[in-house]
Amino acid sequence: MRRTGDLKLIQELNQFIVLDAIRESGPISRSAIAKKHNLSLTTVTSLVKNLMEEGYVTEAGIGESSGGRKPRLIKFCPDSRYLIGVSLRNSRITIAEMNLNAVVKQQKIIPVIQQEQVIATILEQIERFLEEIQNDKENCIGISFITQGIVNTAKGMIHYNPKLKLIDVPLKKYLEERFKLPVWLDNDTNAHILAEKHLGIRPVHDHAIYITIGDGVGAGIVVNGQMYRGASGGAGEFGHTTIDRGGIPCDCGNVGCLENYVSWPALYSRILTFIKKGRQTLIYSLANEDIRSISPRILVEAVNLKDPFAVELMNETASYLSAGIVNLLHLFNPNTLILGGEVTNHNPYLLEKIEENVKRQALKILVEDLEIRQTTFGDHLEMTGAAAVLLQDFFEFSLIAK
Amino acid sequence: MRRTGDLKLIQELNQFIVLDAIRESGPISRSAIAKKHNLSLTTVTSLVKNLMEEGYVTEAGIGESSGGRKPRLIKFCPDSRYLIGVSLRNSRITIAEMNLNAVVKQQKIIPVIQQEQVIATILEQIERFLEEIQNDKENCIGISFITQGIVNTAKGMIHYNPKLKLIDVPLKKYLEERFKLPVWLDNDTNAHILAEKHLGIRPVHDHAIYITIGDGVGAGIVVNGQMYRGASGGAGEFGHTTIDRGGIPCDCGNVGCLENYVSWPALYSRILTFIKKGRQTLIYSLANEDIRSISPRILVEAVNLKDPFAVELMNETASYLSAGIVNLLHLFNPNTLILGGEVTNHNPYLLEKIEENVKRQALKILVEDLEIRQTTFGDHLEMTGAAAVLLQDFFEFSLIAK
DNA sequence: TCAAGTTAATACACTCACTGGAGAAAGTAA
DNA sequence: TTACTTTCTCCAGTGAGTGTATTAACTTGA
Repeated sequence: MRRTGDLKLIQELNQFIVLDAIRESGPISRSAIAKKHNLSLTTVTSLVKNLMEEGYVTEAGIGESSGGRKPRLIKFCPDSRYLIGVSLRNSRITIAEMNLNAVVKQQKIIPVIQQEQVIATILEQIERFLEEIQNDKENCIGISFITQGIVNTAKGMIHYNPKLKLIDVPLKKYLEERFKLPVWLDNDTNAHILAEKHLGIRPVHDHAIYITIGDGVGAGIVVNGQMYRGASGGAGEFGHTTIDRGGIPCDCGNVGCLENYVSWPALYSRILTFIKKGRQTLIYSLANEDIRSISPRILVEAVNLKDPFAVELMNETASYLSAGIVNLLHLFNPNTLILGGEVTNHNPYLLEKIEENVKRQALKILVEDLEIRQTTFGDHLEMTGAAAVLLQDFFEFSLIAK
Repeated sequence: MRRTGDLKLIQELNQFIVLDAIRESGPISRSAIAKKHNLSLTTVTSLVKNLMEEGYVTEAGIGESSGGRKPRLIKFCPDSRYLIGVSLRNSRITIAEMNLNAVVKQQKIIPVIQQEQVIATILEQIERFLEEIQNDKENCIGISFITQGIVNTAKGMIHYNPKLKLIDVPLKKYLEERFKLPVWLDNDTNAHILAEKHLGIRPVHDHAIYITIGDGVGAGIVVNGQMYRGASGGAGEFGHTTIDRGGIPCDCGNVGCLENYVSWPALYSRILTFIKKGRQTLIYSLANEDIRSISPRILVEAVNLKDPFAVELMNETASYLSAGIVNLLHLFNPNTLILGGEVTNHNPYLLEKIEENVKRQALKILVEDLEIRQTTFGDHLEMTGAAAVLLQDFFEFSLIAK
């Protein structure tokens, strides 16, 4: 349902604009905000007063004079509230307390032992975590839950998660009822691109695609500046796009799916075949001749050491992946393409090859202004993603009534 | 630049809501609008008065009583203003005067003879058309221009049109300067999906894709309820997505592009090869044994008459096209897929085959609620599209300052 | 050193769009 | 005919933003 216009709406809209200005450009003076956004100084003063009373912003000393009275600067207070991020990935639950800048304050990682009771375990662990952090629940703006698989954000349901055998679980409802807090629920790839967009070091444009290559292959999509999830939360199933009509049949029912060529399990199986033939590769020695120890990290290390087999594997991977990426570009015409996941991290050779292929194969106008790069996040990627999902919604004005 | 909140903004927003209610649900009473949208009756009365003064709505008699005073109904006046639609397609310019419901009042089709002077011809022909229709320019809300190729809507430029050799033409500027009217510029496929969304007989959901198969293969995309054009207007280049890594090289630099398998030129060339081998097909006889007369319409006719070769050709086309469509579904997860263009029109067999293939190959959750259908528009599709581009923007409230 | 000019922030009267209540107008139902 | 509904308008009241006057604080240059 759409909101109608009234005085509350004006104030709310302007308050969002002022808070945004302080978050993005703070410390900043009242008069600078007024000039930048065409608001009267009076209005800005009054809104800043409100924001101060709620604790979101505070005075931050005196600025430099530009020929008159020195400005009193206002800054954002990221620690005035906190939020809880939860990530469910494979068989591991991560719970963290973060501030309004997505900085992790406390974190806890719990392995899931009994798969049948995942949901019960999650609820119990969050409960315990909330008790442990001993922070006033009044100051908690909500819980953000991210997980693999297909998630229906609108309905607040985990639609389909094959690994944990979750089908149509109304998790948002469960969490809201138990903890009496607002809850956000989203897919992890989506969360990652939101993190890049809102919290990344380098700015992300209005049309960005984030590709992860790990156990599976997925894509997070930002279009028109918004997250795009599709009709039932299944958008970005990049791993199941066909690049070869005559290719390998896939479990999903389709043929020649990208995932069967470039995901880690696919690469691993090819490495094994090679080793079993008795042929030489650094990958084997880096893993101490134990095939179970071969990991994406070792593969990447071998590539960086220019092991011929590893390099050849990357060439092929780049070739397959580029075909998929070119399709993406032709359909979405993004201006930023971000590569993440274990296979691509710290792997400049792969990135370079992909860029080379893509720029040759795609329509020129679509790659002219395209930037291809790796993710800027390190360790806390998961939690940063969870925070981004919540924060981008929390700090954005919307005409849709909630 | 984002708009700030003030009293004008509330009124404008509410006025849009009221006008929308009258357009969508009219004739309707003031009190029904108030109840439906949670506005006070006083506000509705006042806004309706404004709208009446501007001529957009008018009283439309007395409605049925529901136990009290009979309501005075308000209806939308589509003829209170007019707009000019222009379509540039292959070597033909179509210009039309339409009302606010996209009903064509007057139309003119002009062949373009000298390709070098396309732009000059367009400007001249619009000038002449405006004189001929003898309608007060005051009542013209703008000109909507649609064309093939890649169009940058934000910059108002035809970015790339290979057939007419247009590169980076600032057409919007040209038109605005010459006619002193607001101008909209968009790609024709985009226009078609907007027509389906806003003016179609059956409703289109918030995530829809429109595929046209004709001389080329293109896709118009609506996501989150908005038109999606991409970073530089090149989104939806569906024809240049790879479905076969080992396939036919394409002019675009890529390999195995869909367009080389299912576009009309591709089909035509296969029909010619077949006929030249001296083999029998209804297509040849329906074209009076003149290969130059073979058209998409004749092919479709042969399919409907169950000509074995034509049917086999459709089976193959469906197979290629389905692979491309499955990719689209996996990336966009739409809830409506609309097929248009000369090859698919009046061709239920092709539609059925595609639906069959797609439902088998795509992830189940992505096709569960998917509706695949043909376009609902007939003759005036081009002009309706042009009108849709303008009208959807004209009647939509936006927080972005213009 | 001090007056003139600038910039920053606040105080207050004013404007304007929405709201709610009073009341008129025009029906229905018993 | 009376009681009750529903539709619509009029009018005073509310509140958020605006412009102007005012105060505060600083820079510049004579």
